[in-house]
Amino acid sequence: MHDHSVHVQCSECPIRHRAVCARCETDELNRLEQIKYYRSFQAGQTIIWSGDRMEFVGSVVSGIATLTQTMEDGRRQMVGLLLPSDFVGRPGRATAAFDVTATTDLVMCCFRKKPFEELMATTPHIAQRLLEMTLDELDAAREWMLLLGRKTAREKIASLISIIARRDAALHLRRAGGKLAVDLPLTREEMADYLGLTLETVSRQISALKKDGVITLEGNRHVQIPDLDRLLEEAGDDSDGGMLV
Amino acid sequence: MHDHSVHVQCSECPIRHRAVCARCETDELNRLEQIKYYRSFQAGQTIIWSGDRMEFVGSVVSGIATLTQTMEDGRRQMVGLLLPSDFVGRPGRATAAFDVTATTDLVMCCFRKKPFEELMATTPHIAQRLLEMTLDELDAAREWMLLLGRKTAREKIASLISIIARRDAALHLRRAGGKLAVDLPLTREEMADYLGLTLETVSRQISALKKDGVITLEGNRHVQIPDLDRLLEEAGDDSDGGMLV
DNA sequence: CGGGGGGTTGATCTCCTTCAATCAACGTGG
DNA sequence: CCACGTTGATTGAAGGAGATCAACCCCCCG
Repeated sequence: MHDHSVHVQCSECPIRHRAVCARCETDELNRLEQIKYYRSFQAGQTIIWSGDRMEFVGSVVSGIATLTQTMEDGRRQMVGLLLPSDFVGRPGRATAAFDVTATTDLVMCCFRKKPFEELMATTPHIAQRLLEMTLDELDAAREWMLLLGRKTAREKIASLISIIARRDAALHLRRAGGKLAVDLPLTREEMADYLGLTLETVSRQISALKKDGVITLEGNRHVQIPDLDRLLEEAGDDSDGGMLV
Repeated sequence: MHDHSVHVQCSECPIRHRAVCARCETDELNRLEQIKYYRSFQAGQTIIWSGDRMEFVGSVVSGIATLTQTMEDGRRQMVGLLLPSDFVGRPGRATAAFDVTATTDLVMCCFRKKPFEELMATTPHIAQRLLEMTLDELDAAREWMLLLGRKTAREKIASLISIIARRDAALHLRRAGGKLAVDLPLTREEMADYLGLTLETVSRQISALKKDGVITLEGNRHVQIPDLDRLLEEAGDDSDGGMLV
């Protein structure tokens, strides 16, 4: 099941300049290289169960994973969306606090937890980068709290689309003939879990945004955005597109 | 307005073992001592406005502050509750992302941002502790996302009370004659902003919990908890009280 | 005494959920 | 090649949890 055969050189790694290793010098990278290994996961496969002992930490190399929390009665809330270069796991904690699931086929660059922690203690560049990434995630989580607590269903959908647009614009500048477009990496149900809605409401609001010309659909997953400012307006965000544009 | 006259020795500081300086050795503490200064804020006073240049970072020494986000039309969401020992500000960012407001009279132990960042680069114990605290906050933010996205109004209130109980049990073990009790550090409106509700709903649900014997009130702010397990059940948390008890 | 901030309670409304039917795309086996 | 089941998505009808609008209370303070 695990695919340990492929072993890409760190210097060739597509997430080299964004992941937890981004700040590392060549010698630091060499030490990381020695303790790293790749693991592949199939779409739908659970990577880590909440409460389990964490054997490893690592970076998403390709594919998309989600971080979710579930109540006993089955109510679910997604609390993070992990794109390539995002870090999985928590140094210093023995057990996972959330479920981590691959929503697409996924490759992770893993480090066994113990050696990684030791390396972190002697390699400030790793700890520095991890701190920076964690602070970014904390800011993102807090923006999401505004969405969950105060936004309407329509605003939530518009926000989700614009955030996905922003995030994968940061990864690979992509436009379809001058027109901005994104592929939703989530099913309607997963979107609902992310947005604190039901899947029916998600479906209805997407239809409504389409009817109102804010977005156009091509299939269920591919969204075109004729007017980004309009979308951001619908999202209710005071801040303009920021790093996008 | 600022009260620079008091200058407590770090070694005497009440938050010495929980704040960002917790891991520091004596010599590291001395260097922090040199760049620190105290500032007092009155209840209701804004400490930092979202978007402002951050001149300083620091720790809450006493009192309570909130982190809030506001949309143009006035909808507000609290995204953090800062108790003594919590860290304010973000090294590496020039401007604040959220409003920080004192809800009670408050004292902060401040460090000018630049010197602190320099100190951080040479003092791994500070960066380590900050990383640890940030990871804790991220976990807390993600638990709050479950609350905001999926919990009912009643569950939200019960969760808030049990979280406050847990947090100030961690600070100072306090029980009123064997019976667990907490003082709510927030007005009904502030609770509403924290929970993603209206103040009317907060008031109604508190009354309901009181009527059902889950809590008893003494005045508006003082809550007694006759049966903690019952409260946690109402909160819908699968995890038991954890560090409390 | 008047006024204001904080809190409670009531009546009504509405946005979203819930329950349910329908549909399209896809794969599988007869 | 077509019936069948499955999975993801859309749409409709009904109901409910919480929002909104509004009245009123309590207590402190000038």
